[in-house]
Amino acid sequence: MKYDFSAVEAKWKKKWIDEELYKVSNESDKPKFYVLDMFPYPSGAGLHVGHPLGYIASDIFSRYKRLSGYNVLHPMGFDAFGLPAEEYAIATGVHPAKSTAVNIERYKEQLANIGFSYDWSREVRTCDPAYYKWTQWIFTLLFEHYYDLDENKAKPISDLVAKLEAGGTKNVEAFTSNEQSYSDAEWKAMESKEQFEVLSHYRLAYRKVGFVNWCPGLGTVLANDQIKDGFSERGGHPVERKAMTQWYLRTTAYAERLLSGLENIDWTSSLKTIQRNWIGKSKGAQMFFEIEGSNRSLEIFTTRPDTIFGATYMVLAPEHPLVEAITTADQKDAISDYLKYVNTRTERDRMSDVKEVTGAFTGAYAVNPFNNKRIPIWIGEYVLMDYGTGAIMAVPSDDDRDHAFATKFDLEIVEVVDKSDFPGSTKADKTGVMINSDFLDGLQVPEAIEKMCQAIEEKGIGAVKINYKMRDAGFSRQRYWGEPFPVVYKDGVPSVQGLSELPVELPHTDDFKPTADGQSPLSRVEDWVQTEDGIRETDTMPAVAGSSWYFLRYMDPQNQKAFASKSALNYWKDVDVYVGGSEHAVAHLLYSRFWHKFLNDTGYVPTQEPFKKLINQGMIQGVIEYLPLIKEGENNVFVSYNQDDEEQYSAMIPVHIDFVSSYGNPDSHLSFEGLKKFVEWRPEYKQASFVDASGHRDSWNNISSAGKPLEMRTKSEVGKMSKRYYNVVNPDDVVGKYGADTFRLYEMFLGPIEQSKPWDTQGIEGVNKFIRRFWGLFFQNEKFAVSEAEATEQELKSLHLALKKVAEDIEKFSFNTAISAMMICVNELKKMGCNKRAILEPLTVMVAPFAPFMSEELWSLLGNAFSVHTTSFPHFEEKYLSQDSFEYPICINGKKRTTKAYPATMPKDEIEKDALAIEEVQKWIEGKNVAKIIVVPQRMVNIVVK
RNA sequence: GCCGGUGUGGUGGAAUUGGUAGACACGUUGGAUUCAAAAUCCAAUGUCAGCAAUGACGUGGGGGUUCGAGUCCCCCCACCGGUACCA
Repeated sequence: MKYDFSAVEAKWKKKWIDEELYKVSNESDKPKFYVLDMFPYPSGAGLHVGHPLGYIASDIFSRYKRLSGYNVLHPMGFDAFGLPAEEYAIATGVHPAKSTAVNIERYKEQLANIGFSYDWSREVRTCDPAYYKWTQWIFTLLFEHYYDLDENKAKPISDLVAKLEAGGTKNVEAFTSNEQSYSDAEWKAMESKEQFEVLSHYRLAYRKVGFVNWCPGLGTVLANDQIKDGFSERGGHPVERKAMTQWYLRTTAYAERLLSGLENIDWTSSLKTIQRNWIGKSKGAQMFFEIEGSNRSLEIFTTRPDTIFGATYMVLAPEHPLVEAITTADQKDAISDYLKYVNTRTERDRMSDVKEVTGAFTGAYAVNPFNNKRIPIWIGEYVLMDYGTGAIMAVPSDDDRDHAFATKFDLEIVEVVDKSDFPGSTKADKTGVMINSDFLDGLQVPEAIEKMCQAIEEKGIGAVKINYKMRDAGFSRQRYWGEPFPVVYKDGVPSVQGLSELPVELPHTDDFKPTADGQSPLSRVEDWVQTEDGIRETDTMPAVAGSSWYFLRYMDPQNQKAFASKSALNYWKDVDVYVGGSEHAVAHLLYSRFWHKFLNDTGYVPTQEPFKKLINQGMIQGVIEYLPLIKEGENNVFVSYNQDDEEQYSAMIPVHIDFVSSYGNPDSHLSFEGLKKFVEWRPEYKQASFVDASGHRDSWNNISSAGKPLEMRTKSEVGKMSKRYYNVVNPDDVVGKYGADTFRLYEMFLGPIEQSKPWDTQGIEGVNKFIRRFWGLFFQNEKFAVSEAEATEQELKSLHLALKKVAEDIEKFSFNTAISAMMICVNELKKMGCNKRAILEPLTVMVAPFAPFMSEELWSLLGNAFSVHTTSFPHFEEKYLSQDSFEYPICINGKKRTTKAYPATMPKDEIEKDALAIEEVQKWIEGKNVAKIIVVPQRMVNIVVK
């Protein structure tokens, strides 16, 4: 009997829902296990075949864990706030709430078709007021806390106020951007507004003016990772720098803990490296240089204090506050010209030509504290205001950028490190021997750094300091479709709203266009903005807000009194396995860790890290097919693709992959039929001419009326699967053609889960055949026929070999090899003609995580109670695997020449003796000395001859 | 530039972590079944030489360690990803 997948899938899909098969309880005697997928943004394009890759892997894993006796939490939800829905709204007038809801329904339908075991009763949507109530609440919590350096954790701001009242800033060891100190009396004498300003320097959520990535095209501020080469990732609009007052989260307070926490979690080393680089810890010296003829001093940060005797000039960032004060009269014009130039430069310009060296001399001099030499002070774009102190001592002999600058402006270069003992080392390497450096001469660089740091501290001109690249996270967006801030301003002073006033619901409006001055569209909703207590904040939170804690809400999604109950949090604790793409390596994964550590500090979550183990699935890419176009004045001429002619093409027009024959292959082309579809799809090309592969040229009118067979070659490229390339493959289509189980198996069989690869269906027949063969084991002459006879040793060995391998491989997330083991087993059983229950029943459970529909059907045909997914994964037993003999490869000098079977228990020396006697071996060792014989039990025999 | 990763048949990919390279699939070729096709089944399939037995070569390239290297070490090349004036 043929496996009728559509009937079987429809039947069980319904039954699973009716019986709430995948519903998970927070109360269980079983140990907990939490398997999480990165929740998707529900885009209008729907799911393509790339999205489910990770979901299938985590689903197999969850099902396996369930069968292995765990209470498994495996939820799904939607990251539903964000820019695309808002842009869509601006373009079409459809409200984001509406389009988002429609998209989510579509996603859920597509997901259901693939047979995932999500507990949908726990679904979360970040745009749901019942959800973002708690996003807002956590924000208020951040606002009400500061970071205490004595206890190394977040503490209530009221504690800080008490300390200030008791002893002023002397009393306070806190992470802060506050540079002033106050006595308790001074503190008490301040106006409340002034006090508020002071506290802002401590709060973990605070407002400050900052340069932000402003995108006029989208009317919003963008995060660094939403920008590519100076243009917005969405829409490709230019991005510039703009000063705005915004909300920030003081993530820098947690820099060290975010760094050290990486050591205790099971993530890939590449991902940890990305986060480490992002945090960017560097150790160095912070030191002060006196400025000649001024009572102000210049503060710099350097990781190479040892090279101070080679510091022949200083550079300030153009925005540095000292620039105006120290510029001399003669240099005023030069400096103001340069500043004008800098102001015309957008972020994009700065990024695109980093090779170009620019700068100007202030006319001022600093003094080297160790030899009292005068050091000219310059300003230059290459020094950034927001890293370190915005000022450097430049050592052209030992830094490439300084060297380029010195060369261009003809500044002095003094060699201070002799690298002759370290050939091939670069300027950046901390190697060499100090020269021309007074008391450091003759020291190796690392020793010199050490000694100089001491000297700096002894002299009282600076201190050893740790610097981080990481900045506080900008937390405001000037757009509509996001969480409103629970903030009201009175006389310009913000205060947060209490839990009883939450959620602050996003008001309805149909006018979500950006405003000209950059304010959020919410500012137009006047009766919402005005409240009895003051004016509301009209910015909204960024998408990372809702995604920073969603995994906690799954634990207790309906709770109205807390984001999750204590008992739920203590039971589920953290995510055991998190599966998702590496595109979230920084933003989402870093902010989640930050929120989690904060919630741990404040006693709301029991763990330090949210995600114990992380699996990065690769991307399934698309194949993009292009047809070359040559413009002849107004006329369009399409030509058959030829790599050698590439330079002559005016444009490459993406062609819908459905029209292309053998797409993704070197011989991809449009046949006459394909070309017909192409022209019907893009009627503007009806007037075009076509030159086919043989060089024959004709107009479309002639070609179509003659119905001539022709071949237009297309260019295949691997790239994103995207609407814009007309190469999106919908999982529904694949599921419709082959069934969900085949689709699941196929995506897993494609290769290692973490690898990226283009989608192609070449191999899908193979796994489909496996499904049909598996099914076929249970049938004879079109009838379900399973024997109750006892299994043979051979059959048991085959089964248990597979059980062992499949269990091991699932634990390793190596699903392609698990499937191969299942295939081998089924092929063997088929050969043996095995249809015994004793074998097929455990086999059915084994494939259940991979092929949930077919296994459920077979399970019920076997006469078992619902459901196969609630039974136990069969244990393999070693006793069935034992071998009484092993086929040894016999090698001469490491090359296999023959093989021979020996009993597994045969001692080494007997094998040696016997192996030498083999005729085939004799042939090779004849006339030579046998120097050595190596026998590795159950592995191989190697005979060394000379 | 720096950091991370990858490189194995015509293709996707295996390889017990130093021990029979190419499992499992796809594709291709030949055969069986069929009126025919689909489906199914059987066989062959790394390259070169040879009718064959067989032999040589073979995991991006070059060197090394080892009885033995896809796996470890050194140098180089190519591709992919991240990041970038970070002092």
